[in-house]
Amino acid sequence: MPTDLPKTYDPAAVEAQAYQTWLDEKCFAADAAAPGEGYCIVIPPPNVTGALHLGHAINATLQDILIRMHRMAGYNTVWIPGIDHAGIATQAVVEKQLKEQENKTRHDVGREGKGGLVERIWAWKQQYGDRIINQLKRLGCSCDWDRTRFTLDEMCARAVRHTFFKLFKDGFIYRGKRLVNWDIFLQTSISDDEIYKETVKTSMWHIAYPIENRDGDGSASESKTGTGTVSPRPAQMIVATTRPETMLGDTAVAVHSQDPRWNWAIGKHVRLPLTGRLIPIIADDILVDPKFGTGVVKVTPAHDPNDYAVWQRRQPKPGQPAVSGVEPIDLINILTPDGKINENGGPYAGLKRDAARKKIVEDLTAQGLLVKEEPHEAQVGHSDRSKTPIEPYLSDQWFVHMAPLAEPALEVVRNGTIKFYPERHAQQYLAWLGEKRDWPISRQLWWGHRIPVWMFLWNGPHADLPSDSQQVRMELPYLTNEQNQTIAVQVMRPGGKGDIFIGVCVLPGNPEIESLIEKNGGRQDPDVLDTWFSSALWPHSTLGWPDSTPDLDKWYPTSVLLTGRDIITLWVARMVMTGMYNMGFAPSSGTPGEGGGGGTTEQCSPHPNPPPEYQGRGSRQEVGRALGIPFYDVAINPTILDGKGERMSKSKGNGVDPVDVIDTHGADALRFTLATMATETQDVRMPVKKDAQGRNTSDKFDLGRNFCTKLWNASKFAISNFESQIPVPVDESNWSLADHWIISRFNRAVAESDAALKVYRFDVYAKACYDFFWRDFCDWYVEAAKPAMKDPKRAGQTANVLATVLDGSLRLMHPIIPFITETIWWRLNEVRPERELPGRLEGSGNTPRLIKAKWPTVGAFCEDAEHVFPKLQEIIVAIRNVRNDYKVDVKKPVKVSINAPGEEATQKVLENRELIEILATCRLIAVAPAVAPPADSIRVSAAGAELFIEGVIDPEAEKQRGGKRREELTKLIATLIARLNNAGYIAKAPPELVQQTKDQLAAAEAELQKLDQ
RNA sequence: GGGCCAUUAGCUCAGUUGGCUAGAGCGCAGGUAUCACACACCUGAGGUCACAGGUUCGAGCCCUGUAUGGCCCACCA
Repeated sequence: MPTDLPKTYDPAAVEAQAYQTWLDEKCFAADAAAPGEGYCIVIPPPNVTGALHLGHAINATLQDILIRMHRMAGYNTVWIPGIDHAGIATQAVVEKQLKEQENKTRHDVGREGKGGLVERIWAWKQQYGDRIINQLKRLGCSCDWDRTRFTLDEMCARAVRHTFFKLFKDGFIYRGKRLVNWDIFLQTSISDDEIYKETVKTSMWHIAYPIENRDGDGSASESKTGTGTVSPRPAQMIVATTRPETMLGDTAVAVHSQDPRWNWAIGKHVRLPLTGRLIPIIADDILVDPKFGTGVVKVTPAHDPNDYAVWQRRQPKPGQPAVSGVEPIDLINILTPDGKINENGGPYAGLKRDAARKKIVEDLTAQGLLVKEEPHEAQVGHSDRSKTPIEPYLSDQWFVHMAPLAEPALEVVRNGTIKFYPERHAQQYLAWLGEKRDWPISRQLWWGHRIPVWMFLWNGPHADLPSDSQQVRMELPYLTNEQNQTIAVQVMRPGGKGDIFIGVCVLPGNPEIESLIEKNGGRQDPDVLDTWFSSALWPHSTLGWPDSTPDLDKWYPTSVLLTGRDIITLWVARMVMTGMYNMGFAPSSGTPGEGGGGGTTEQCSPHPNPPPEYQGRGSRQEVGRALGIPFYDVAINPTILDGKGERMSKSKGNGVDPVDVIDTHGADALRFTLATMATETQDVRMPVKKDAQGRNTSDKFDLGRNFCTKLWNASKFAISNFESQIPVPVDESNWSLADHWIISRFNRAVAESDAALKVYRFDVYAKACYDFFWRDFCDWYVEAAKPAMKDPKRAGQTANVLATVLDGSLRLMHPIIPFITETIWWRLNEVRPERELPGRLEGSGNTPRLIKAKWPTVGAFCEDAEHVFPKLQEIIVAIRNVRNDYKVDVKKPVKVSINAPGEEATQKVLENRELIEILATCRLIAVAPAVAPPADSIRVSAAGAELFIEGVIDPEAEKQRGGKRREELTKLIATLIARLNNAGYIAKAPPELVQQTKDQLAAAEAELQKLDQ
């Protein structure tokens, strides 16, 4: 393999070669048995819906930085990649494609089998899954690809079924009728998080509901106001609605109990127009705001979340008689799953909801019951998947009971066992989880983990209903005792009324039991699980759970989770819950579900006996391990927005494919730039432009590209110096000031990077690399080294320092720009294998691959060099400054005399005379503690010294220059005097600060005085 | 309505427990084909730190309020 560096940096060539080498040599492969403390990250699995964009790229880049850094630092490191099957999202795109390309629905092609929808989605998965993996590879991700998981693969499926079984057996899963968000296009329920609001122009219809028996035997005979005047009782109640068709499902009208206009009517009835049903007038002080509108609200429990809550409030508590005044109300579903009015809608049955609305408004108008219609803008929830309006819909769904699972997950964040970076994001986690709302986990989809429960309709009399699981088992006499150990059973009464089912959950790996059950009339639930159910298990399922594997033992809990803030609740919180549930925490007092218990005693968890209290003694690691948390740290990466501040998305067309950026700028440039943007501020603005080839990219990445080019050129230069050079033993006593300085600066950069990475400040790390390498190393050290390398007496030591600092820089920067550093490393190894400065810059050496080299340690600082060198920089800049101001020809040296403050300073200047002369293009004529100003010279101050520069006379420029400086000094002196005149400052500020101010004042006054001479 | 965040140079952003004349990149102005690099080098201009109060010897930073923008949650029938 040729290692010499071509003149121009070509990212594409460099990247392809380096990545192939890492793959060929299995540099990413991890082994749990290898030595070193475990360090593990599981990737947030991208949705297989489509291709990755820059949001994924920043997330992956930051993970790779951590992975590579820890791998170099000697940890036994693994990064587990994978992809999410993304249930509803993926099914939706494939169904859409099916519709567009073949004009078919999923019902036309069927679920399973050849040409079925599931097969088609797998084909999609193959295509996009591969594309995603390739994108990650182009980014340079050092994932252990042999461990790539898919949330729907066998390994994940097994974990899903075990978890479901465990939850089912523990009574944490139940089936119930719930009002869900129904997507009538996809015919599935979707979660709240998959809904977006859209403003829709519609109307507010005011409808009259005639009151029955208005003056009849109600409890209140008259409606009285505070003044005792009698209001006439109206004959009808006016309700306002944006959805008149739902009145077909009204089962009450509600008023406020303290509303004098209406409280007399409580207990009476209204005659529902069109259908003629009699429905009660009820009091509900939660639903009704008496100050709003007419004070009357129609109640449609089956089609409105608030109304459903009313229905729930009026349900009798089990075992308790109904309370007077809060009698239960009816629940009438008026919709079919595809959004048409059902048989409960009488004459409107069969109409689509919009048609029904139109017809109902017409009929109401005809009957004179439509009081008014006014324009209205409503926020209507739409399905993020099908982009159609969602319908609140009553259906049978599976739920996870959250309270017992959420509590421990809250506690580990409260007590700091799990830490968020930045910390404030923990609040969102705590707030959401604190609500402990039950988690609806069933989806009426075909793409996903099928719910592993087989259902039997209970045909016997209710009185004979088995009261415990033992008796339920009697209903399955065909199962042996042994087989009985692999099932769990529940009696289910969804909605409290109607049919009763017996549900049997079977542990995975028992197909013979499944078929036995099916032969005996059991039917597997057709629904699949919410996609987050499988992602929730990601950290332990990918490591082999439910088996007790070496991987789990080595790498669980994982070290850190890096993700975007939008899924803190959906994903992070659920991983913590299921992780603790499966890996450590045993809920002691969960609320058992109906018919819970029984089943198997199989132990899923390799940590069977966690301490009962979370505030365990011991290290965070010990506690975390015992509790089974999935990770210790959660680092939130910023969201990437486009130039207008809008979120990137495919549908908006403002998304950027990282591969496009890699093609225009290079992967290292992309990574470096993204890292600099990973600040603690929430969002990153990324102006997007389209280049000539139609690629979406951004000038922002010039930053990273320029840096890489700089690194390439500087390395090429340094290495070219070693090609014909014979190394000499390191001899620190012959180092120059610049040598000491650059090594010390390097060590500072390492220390800064370590500290930054520990708290996930990738921007600080990137900046430390940038400032050190470009500003210190290239701008100053390399320039200082040039003359030294030409001097045979000094070349040897200079080469030692130059080579070793380059070596250290490559190691320091490898995690952020891996391709280019690796490539340069190979050449450096070849040309200059010996690189080590004992005590100053260690751990160097010619490890064949940089990816496996040692992460730099912080060597000794040189305070003296770090103090003196900047003063020389100041002097050089001051001279350059004058040269520029006076427009001196760039090649023409100027004569400079330096009046240095004291013998030591004089000495330092003389020692570094060459540095000053070359970098400032000048000749030092005289350097002493009291140099007389040469005639016709310009006087400037720098680093406490006075410089006299000859041969640049330009009276006009000089006048301007002096005037400007005088102004600055006068202003500064005024500030300093004011500060020193402040008695409080003298009394209370630290003495060294006061002294500093005095020194500063003296210096400024002295300079001003000389300027005036 | 509740909560979180932001507001610093023309633009995009840093600024750590309050303490030197508030920084970077891009852009801008002037200069430079110098043998690593014009994707570069040298120099410079540019800021009332959103606004109003307060605490303090001292505030970009802490407190209170206001304005503007963004996000999350709950949402009026």
